[in-house]
Amino acid sequence: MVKSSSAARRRGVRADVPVTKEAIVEAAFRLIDERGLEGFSMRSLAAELGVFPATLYWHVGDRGALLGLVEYEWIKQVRMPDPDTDWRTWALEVARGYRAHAFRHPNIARLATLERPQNTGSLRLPDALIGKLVELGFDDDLVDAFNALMGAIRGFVIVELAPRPESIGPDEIEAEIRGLDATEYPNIAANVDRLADRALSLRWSNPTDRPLDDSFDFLVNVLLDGLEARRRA
Amino acid sequence: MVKSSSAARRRGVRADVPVTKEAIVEAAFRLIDERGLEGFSMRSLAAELGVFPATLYWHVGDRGALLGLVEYEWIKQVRMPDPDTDWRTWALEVARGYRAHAFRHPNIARLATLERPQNTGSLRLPDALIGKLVELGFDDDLVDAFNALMGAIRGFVIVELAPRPESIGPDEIEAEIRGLDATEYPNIAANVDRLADRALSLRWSNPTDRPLDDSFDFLVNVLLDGLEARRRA
DNA sequence: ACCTGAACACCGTTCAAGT
DNA sequence: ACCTGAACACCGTTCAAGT
Repeated sequence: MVKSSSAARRRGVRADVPVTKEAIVEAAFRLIDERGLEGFSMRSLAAELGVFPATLYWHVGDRGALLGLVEYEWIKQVRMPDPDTDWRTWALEVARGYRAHAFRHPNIARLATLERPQNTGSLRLPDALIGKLVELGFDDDLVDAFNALMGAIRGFVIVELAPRPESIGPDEIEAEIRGLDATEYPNIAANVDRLADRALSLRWSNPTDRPLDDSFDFLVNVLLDGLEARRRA
Repeated sequence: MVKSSSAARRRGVRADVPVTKEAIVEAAFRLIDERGLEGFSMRSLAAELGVFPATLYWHVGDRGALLGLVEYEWIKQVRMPDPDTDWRTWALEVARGYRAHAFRHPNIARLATLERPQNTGSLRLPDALIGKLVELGFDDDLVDAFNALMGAIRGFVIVELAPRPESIGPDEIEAEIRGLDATEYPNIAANVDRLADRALSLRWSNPTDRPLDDSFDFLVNVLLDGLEARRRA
């Protein structure tokens, strides 16, 4: 609130650095990326840009619209593999590429999966995948094949990226998991060494610190096997 | 703010209906279920119970802790199938049961998948599933099989339940999807009748109004086939 | 066209004070 | 032990008014 701060301009005077829609989206992207969606607010973003909150509303609309734009920015950055490679490696690369990009910006990826995209510009990946599935011979069950693949891949990634609860420390979670009652949870207890901090629901580290690469590849390969088998039949 | 309201009690006077931890969790569950997480606040919950906000903090801790309890309540309600049925039908029933319960309380299910559970009491399903996978013969790749199944099922459901953006109406989305540029999205355009309002990313209805039952069954069956095949090999 | 400044109606959380 | 009442530090959003 100091008069000399860049946020204190006179009425109607324009910002030294022009506040464009693009600049706002970029700054919002960076803020959410660094601090998470909880650490993001319209007011903090405005302060960051040296501008009053109302200015944001003029440029991008309300909070929901802005989050939609951030989401869109993220989806556009997902890399598509060479379309001329064979189906199997293409599909595996798409899946891995999607997940890799989610790990680059976990907070934004979570946001983007949770609400449906508000714009149809993010349909490059779906379109390409549908094309490949049609080539493979799917027709009546095209929707199911597409949904299974898309839902499993996007879903796995978002479940994998679910953050730890803030209220409890990792050590406490570890202690709880390692000390689980063997009569109540016999199978977990019997395989604790294999599962600890690796199996979903039994992790205590940050998801980005302990990526489940092998499990993801396992899932995708099982799905691709299954889809091919169903076409041969 | 009327004096005669049940919310206006004198200092230190107890509520006519005692405010227990259980009552708070139950009321929170109902509020989120009906109005969604966005329509829920500590203050509105307190008002609903005829009590001051600070009372909630005394009984259940902060907002995060309360959401954890609501989550836990939901997970406990997931029905487990008869453990003595054969592996294949057991697994299918678990998956369907999980999803069915998510559809009963979509707002809570979304909440429960987004953050990791804060309590280890919700491990009945994981434990049972691990037991079945061990029976099937998984050992070194037990984690991967478990994660693939769990991640795909929970993930599919949460992606399926992603709500429409509030800012845009269903009609507008439908129009946009049906009018997609055929040169930019040739494969979607060519199969629009099969995909419209059924394929992920191409829906405009509410998720609960257009459940993707077939796609979910397709996914689960492909996964179960794949797991069994990997064990025979 | 673009931005300010203030206002409105909310939040979550804490804490001394009451019974 | 349980709850009030008020306070603190925030929110998102709107809108008349300025340049």
